[in-house]
Amino acid sequence: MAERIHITTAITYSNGPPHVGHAYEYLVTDSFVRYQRRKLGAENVTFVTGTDEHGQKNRDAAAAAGLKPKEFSDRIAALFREAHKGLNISDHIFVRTTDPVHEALVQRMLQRTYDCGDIYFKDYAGLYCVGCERFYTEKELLPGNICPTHNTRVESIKEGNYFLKLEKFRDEIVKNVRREGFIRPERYRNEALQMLSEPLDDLCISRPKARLDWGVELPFDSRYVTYVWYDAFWAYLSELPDNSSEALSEVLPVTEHFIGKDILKTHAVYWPAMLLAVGLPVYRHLNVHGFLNFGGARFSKSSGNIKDPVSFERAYGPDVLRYFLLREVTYGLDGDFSEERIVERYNSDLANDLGNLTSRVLSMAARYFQSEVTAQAGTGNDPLDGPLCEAFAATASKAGALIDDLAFNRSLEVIWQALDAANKYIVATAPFTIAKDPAQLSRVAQILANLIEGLRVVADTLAPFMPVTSAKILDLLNVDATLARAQFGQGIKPGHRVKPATPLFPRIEKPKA
RNA sequence: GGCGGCGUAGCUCAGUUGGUUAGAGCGGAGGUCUCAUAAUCCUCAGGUCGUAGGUUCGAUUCCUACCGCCGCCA
Repeated sequence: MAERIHITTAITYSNGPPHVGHAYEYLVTDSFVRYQRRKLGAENVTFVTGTDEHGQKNRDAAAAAGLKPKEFSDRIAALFREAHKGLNISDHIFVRTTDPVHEALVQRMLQRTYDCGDIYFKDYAGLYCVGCERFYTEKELLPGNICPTHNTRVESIKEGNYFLKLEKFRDEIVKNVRREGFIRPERYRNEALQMLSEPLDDLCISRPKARLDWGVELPFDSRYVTYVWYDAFWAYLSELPDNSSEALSEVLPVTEHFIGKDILKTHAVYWPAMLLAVGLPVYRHLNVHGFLNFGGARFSKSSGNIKDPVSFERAYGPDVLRYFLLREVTYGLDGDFSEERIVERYNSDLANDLGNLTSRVLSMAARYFQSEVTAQAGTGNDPLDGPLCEAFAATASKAGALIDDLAFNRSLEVIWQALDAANKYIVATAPFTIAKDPAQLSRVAQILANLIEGLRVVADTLAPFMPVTSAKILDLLNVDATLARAQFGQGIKPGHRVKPATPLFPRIEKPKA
């Protein structure tokens, strides 16, 4: 049976348009998805992303916009769909928590948990912050019962609510968190374990409709809707082609969640508890990324440094933002984002290394051989040929293993080492010099065959990171999808014709405003 | 306040299960080639590896304290 994998981004709880921070998560995850599709076959990979549309904040944002909640979330969802398209996010299931299929699964799981006796009712009196949608204890608040996050006065509320038992699942949750590689990178595992070293308060999973009616109704008490978090987690699974419990039992052990570090606790503690409560297995990996800063400062609306990520695609061309974020940011750590750095990366890596290498190789092929490949790659006996061919031959597997380990930046580094080797090889073999001697043309042919075949392998390996660029280079090489995937030396054969060079990444002279 | 992480060349970061001259990329300086997008290629950074102690034959790498930044929790 073929190995399969299920991959998700966090679903977005957003009352505004997507920004670069969202884009980072989408682009990282999508590159991982694209890699897995190539490795396992597209039919063995499912990819879910979407929007989290219930809850008080969404309802309030809708009210502020003068819209009904559903109309408002339709608009937000459309914005995100548009952003996915603009960012070239590959095929995915776009979940909305207001979709009937999703709501049905949430209700099924609530009912099952209730039937198992893991949800109970109790009266609760406490201080509630509307913005946070949660209760606070007095010592958590600032003097005067002010919410530390929103700087507003919390409300004193007394109401009955439903709770999910958590302590019952503690041992099982801890066992999971301890599991090697469950949380990646490892730094976040320690944080999660620390969270688990303290008593777990049972999770309140309901909101009375009297206070908030924008949510999924509890199947066992129509006076309540479920809390947004309980609702949202199931979005990872609800719109899969088959969301039966049997199917979910198969999917969860191969499920990879990609999230930001801010929602570590909910995913490391609550979500596993929810799954265990309904007798489902815990998912396989929690992949946690850091935040993007802007010139050293946090992205924030007030500082006005929020950028529309799609505008970068338009300004710099496809794949550039994606390349930059994956190459420059170490997965799991915070990264710094600035246009100055993008331009630096663009010029040095994309224009000078990748783009220029493609140009010079194709130009020589055109000039000396009318773009025909006339030798078999990998068969040269010059001492310079061996190392180059070995470098190209090893690139794909090395780069791939690093993607499996979420080391996207190092994976790209490996690919660029191959480009580097190619540029050095050209200088060392100097085909442009020996081409002046007709007697040495066959050697020139050999050199170019090696380079063209190497370029093919690099372009193919680059596909998850730079899908558009990869396709462009493969097109210049006149290679179809099947030929593109061949191992080094098995691809382009003598007699093959490539196309004339066109600049892939024209240099940018000045940073754009 | 508790716990954890980080602090390495101008910038972004690797790295060291303790051991000869601490690495890469970018930026900057000089040089080279001419196939190429004034690109490539070669050479050049003398950085107290946050500070102060300790362990050790020997610490950037282990321990302690402290300083700074950050995260989580309270």
